[in-house]
Amino acid sequence: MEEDVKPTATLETAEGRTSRHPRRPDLSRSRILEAAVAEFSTKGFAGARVDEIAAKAQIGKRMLYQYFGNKEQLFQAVFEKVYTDIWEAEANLNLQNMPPRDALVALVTFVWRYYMAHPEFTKLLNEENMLGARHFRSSKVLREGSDKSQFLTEDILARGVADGTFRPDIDPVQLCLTKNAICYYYLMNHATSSHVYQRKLMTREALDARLAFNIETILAMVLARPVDDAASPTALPSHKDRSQELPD
Amino acid sequence: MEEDVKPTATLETAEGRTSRHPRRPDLSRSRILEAAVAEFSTKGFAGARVDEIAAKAQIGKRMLYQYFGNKEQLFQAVFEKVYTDIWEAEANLNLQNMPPRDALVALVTFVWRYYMAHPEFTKLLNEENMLGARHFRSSKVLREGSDKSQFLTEDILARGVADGTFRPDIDPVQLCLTKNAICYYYLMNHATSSHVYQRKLMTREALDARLAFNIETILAMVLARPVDDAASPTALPSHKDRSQELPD
DNA sequence: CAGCGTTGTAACTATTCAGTCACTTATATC
DNA sequence: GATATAAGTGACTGAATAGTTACAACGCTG
Repeated sequence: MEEDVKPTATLETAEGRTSRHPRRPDLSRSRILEAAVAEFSTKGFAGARVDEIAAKAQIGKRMLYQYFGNKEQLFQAVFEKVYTDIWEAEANLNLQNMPPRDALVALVTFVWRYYMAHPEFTKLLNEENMLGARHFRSSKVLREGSDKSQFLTEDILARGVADGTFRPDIDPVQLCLTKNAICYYYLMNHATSSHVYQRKLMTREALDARLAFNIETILAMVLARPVDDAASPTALPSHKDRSQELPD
Repeated sequence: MEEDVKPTATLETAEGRTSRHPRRPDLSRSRILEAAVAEFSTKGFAGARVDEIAAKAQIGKRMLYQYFGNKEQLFQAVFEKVYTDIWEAEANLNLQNMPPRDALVALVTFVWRYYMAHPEFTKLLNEENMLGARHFRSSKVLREGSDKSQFLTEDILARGVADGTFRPDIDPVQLCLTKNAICYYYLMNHATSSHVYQRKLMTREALDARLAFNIETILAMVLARPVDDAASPTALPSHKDRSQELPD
């Protein structure tokens, strides 16, 4: 990336014809994408600047439009990339061979570490939701490919129920959402939370403690317990109809 | 807010000199704030348009700048408002007189319902974190006033431990974060989640089911259990140093 | 009612930004 | 090597948009 590629080349060509424009279509494309991931994830869709992306990618804006059409489609490509990336990583986990409890712990640990290592994923997921998931909806790749974690979780739960480790009445989707939630919220909102709770939340120790707490939380929810009606839904307080409908 | 305040008043005054400008500084100010909450929460800081806010507030842009200085300070005022609002609501809960378990359930229920009824709060909290909490930091009101939920939770936990209902080793801050997380994530990210899990997440039934699940999750974590080492941290798989430091 | 600070309006400015154009250069194929 | 096509560039454009200015009207205080 740092060879002396002269911008418009041959201006000062001492020798005859300089190889002014080393054509690297694929490289250019991936550089644009990489720059766009950084820009969109730090500044959001509206805050992101196309010129910034082009500059970071060290290409002309023109090529960006050639490859991706416009800002909207570029965002879609970016979102597709980060989502398929995490799906791929997830697919390589191989939890089928582990005992259900270990598998569940490994899954939570994976999500935690992935979100930590890839803040751009959570930021972009967030942004996409602010935009009403319109890119998700219009993306063939995302609509057809699908998150395996629901099925991974289903499988783990089923095995755990079969061998008596887990409660039989856990909804895998709810569990997935909770698992993601407790990792995501902490990492996304640590800036305000660290002020509110007046505690450093991003030190090594704090991060380790959070992972441990998250694992405990998930396990506490699914582990079979001696007849304990403690958490039965019937114990809910009146939740009357204050809920308002939001479009789904 | 909804009395018949004529926007620019007496426009249709049949008689000579119209009383063009009914002065209502306080009303104007609150109308601007209200409009700004809506605009910032739906479009984010970068996506929000000052002219839109002025239009929604039925006011000239001039007054907006007079009252709030600039877009940045307006956002700060907005964020201060929604945050102090939820603190106030929280303070009125009166959980001190309830048995610890009921109090905890009531607290989770409150957060869930508040987030449901005030999507602008979660959206703005989110935006503020994307902006690195810079408005939080520079806000005297927010730095001095503080979230009671940590102390509420501390009190509830202490009482529960005392009467044997709860485990003695729960960190109230972690519990608060988890409580907020499981409510927040579901409501913020339902747009993509409903596609990923191919399930309607915002129907009355789904919302009720989620609240029930969230209550169960929190209770499962804190309720005292017969000697069960199930969730002990020692059971963690090696979590080696793959974690990378992020600034706090 | 005179004077004055505050509340308001409308038009304006300077900038920023997504997207385009005219044109050049490299590379693949014949 | 000729030719076509793809890769690339810098300057440009038109539309938004944050923030300002000149000016008018209100209504309070003396």
